[in-house]
Amino acid sequence: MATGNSEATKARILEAARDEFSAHGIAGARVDRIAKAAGCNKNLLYIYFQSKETLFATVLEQNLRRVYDELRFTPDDLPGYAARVFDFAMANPGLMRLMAWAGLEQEAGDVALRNAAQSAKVAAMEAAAHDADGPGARLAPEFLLTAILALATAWSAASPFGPRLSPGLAADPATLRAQIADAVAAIAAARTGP
Amino acid sequence: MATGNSEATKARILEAARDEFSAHGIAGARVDRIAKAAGCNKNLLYIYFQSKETLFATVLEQNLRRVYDELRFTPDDLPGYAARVFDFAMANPGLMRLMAWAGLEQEAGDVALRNAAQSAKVAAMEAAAHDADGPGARLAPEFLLTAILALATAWSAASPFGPRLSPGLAADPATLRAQIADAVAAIAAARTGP
DNA sequence: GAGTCCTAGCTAACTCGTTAGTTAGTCTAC
DNA sequence: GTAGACTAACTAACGAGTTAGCTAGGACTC
Repeated sequence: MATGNSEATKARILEAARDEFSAHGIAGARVDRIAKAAGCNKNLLYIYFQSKETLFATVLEQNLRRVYDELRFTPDDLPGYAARVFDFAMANPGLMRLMAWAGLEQEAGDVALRNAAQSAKVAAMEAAAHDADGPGARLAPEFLLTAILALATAWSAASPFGPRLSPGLAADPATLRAQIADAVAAIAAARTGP
Repeated sequence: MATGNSEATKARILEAARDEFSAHGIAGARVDRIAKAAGCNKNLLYIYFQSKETLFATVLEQNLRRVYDELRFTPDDLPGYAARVFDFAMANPGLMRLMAWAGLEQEAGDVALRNAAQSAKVAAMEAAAHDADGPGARLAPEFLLTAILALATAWSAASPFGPRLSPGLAADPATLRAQIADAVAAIAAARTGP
């Protein structure tokens, strides 16, 4: 056999690292705690991953990939997309925190991957919205996309607004999702200009 | 004279601490760096503020107070309010990061202050929106308020979306502010239900 | 089929720079 | 000569990263 059970150990480390980084960020995370939670020796972290930093980068990339895999973008159903993003964000609070930490603690990160995904979505939205334009243009796709993401994640664990300010709303995800979808529909139909 | 120039030193420490915490968070901040930036001895930090944690809490409270002081809430002009929040967020990237760090690193923080502000705004919105309701109710004020904040700050330095994904938009604040105002107007006018 | 070597997977214990927090004392003005 | 503002130097612990070595089992030799 090629690998023995080292792959299982790696997986356990990545899982423990995800939890630790999600809870404490890069600077606050403790390598010893990760090793203990993974039930293995600290040195293995340095054998399998080179440093705390690269371990974080690995965890982040692995989890970002999950986002892109699980969230299909539907340019012709933006409210539905927002609802799915909302569900995903509520179902994965740890992942949302991880992304927030990365945004604060890392300079740039893997801009390439994210920019490609962004451009693809913008292009798809432009293609889907070539129907008639009345007086005043629609809001720009690039703007609309960010607005959708901001709205859909405003009640996630990583947001300073939603869950902290109105815990009552966050406790009722179904109506919250409906309200987000309604709001996105309103923005998508909105026209700018006089 | 009562105080000598210790007040000036305290102010320099708070300023240096704001910058350090804003850049690195609580766990990543270094007390020695703060002292050096403030041009004073490290021990003074512990004399004037008790610990790193309470220094952070002091910095946060002082700056949150600025937010509440400088941002007048206008329930009858929500797009205008959103535009002002946007301007404030763009003008104070360090403060936005500070709030983001606080949300991630602290358990609860000063819930009382924020909850009071939130309730006051919700009540003001309800009072301002007692005109006729057509078929389908308006979106709940509590929801609308969080949505506005999420939209208005989506391009701030602390957001994982706006500035990182579409730096082009962030470079043109005037149209961005207009788009945010339009979007908020659309949501505020939106009705929910069938 | 016993002895020896080798490798993958793993661990205990260590190093050493860093860091929050402290102590003891200096200096200046009144 | 005392009190307020401040400093240099210290301490104790922590924490990332390292070293040296253990153990099980396969394989190869005779």
